[in-house]
Amino acid sequence: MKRILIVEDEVIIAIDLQNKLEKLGHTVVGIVHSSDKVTDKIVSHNPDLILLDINIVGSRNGIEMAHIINEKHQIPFIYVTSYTDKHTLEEVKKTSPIGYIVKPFTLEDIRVEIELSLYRLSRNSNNTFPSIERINDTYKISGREYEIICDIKDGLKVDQIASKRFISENTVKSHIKRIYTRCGVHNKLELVNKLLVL
Amino acid sequence: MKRILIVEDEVIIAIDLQNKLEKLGHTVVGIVHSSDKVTDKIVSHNPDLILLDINIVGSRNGIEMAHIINEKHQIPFIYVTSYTDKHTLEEVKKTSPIGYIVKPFTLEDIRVEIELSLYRLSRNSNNTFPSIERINDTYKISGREYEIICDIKDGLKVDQIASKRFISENTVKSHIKRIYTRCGVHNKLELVNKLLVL
DNA sequence: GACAGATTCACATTTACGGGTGAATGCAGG
DNA sequence: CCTGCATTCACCCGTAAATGTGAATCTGTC
Repeated sequence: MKRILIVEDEVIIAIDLQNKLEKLGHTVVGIVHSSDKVTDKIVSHNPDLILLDINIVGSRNGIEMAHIINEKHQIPFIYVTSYTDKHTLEEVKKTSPIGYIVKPFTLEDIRVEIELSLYRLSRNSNNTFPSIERINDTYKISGREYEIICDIKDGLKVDQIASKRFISENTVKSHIKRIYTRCGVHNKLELVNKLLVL
Repeated sequence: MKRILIVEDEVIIAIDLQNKLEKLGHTVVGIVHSSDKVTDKIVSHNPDLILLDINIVGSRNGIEMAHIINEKHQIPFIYVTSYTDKHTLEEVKKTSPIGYIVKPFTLEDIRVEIELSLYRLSRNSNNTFPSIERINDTYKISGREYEIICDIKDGLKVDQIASKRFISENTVKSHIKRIYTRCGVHNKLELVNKLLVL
């Protein structure tokens, strides 16, 4: 599960959050009550995720903290906050939070928002070519075929794949043919394109 | 604002949703009570967004409907549903919803989830391949050349690009050769790979 | 042990691509 | 007006890729 830092100045809510997170199997690595101590805690405890209230005491509000987190630490965060006016919501968008939980929240709210937000993050982080499992949700691909697919994605030519994998060029061609048939494509680029959006 | 289709079989919740959505300035283009009528409504009313309950009556549940929406219509959807067990949540992930609202929900829950989800969508969908401006930070690329690059990225072959752009295949080849020289690559896959990380 | 699927390899044909060379047109800016 | 650049087109060549057909191992499962 995840190591989570809570940034929340209302003690009751912070404790409630902590209880719920621990019930879900996460570890709360710290609770910060003021924006001034967020950076220290991030550096010393290196959390995987930050739950961030917008209206916190200290020299900066949550949105300003969010900008700092993005610039200096690149740790994903989810806002946990109450009513947000139109203007604030626009500011919120600019900070690219991975999620947003509206107070009051239930255990279920927390659970779903954290799971889905982190999942979205893992999918959207660029350059991630789908795993063999994800490809297998759509197409039936064997382990060896997946290796060949990765080589193709990396721009290797047939002869290069053959010598890298210590097999004949003809074998590589056979694999590629089967892969094309299964995925319904006719060349390398089509293949990579089709798999990239999985 | 948005044209929204509600897929929900509990009438009270559907009406409540409709009220809240309209209060937020959206248009509810239809309420569907059974999964069997979803496709029809999508085709006839062409919504911008679908709010989808997982436990709907009809021959398919919400998750199966989600897969169909992804395959046939590509309309973004947000689940609006109650407690979800671990297994269902995994299935939910595979359908790539843009958002998820846990019942019971408030006006604020709806407002924030719709706004942020649609914002995330607009961020993540378009910005995968670099713009011409971005490429020009590194390589010198003309407008026509960028068009060709996009066609190549989409997996089009030389003859397909030629007929799409109403120019000779030889001309396309000329463009491609110049592009390769400028970007220092030797085939389409290398090109796309090199530009993708810009 | 039969069977399905994965992996391996060969050979042949056709198509597409990458690279080289050359050239005409048209447009904008000094 | 001249120059640079973008855009257009042609032809040729060699290689790589895509497609077709066929087949031999080796695995794990029923």
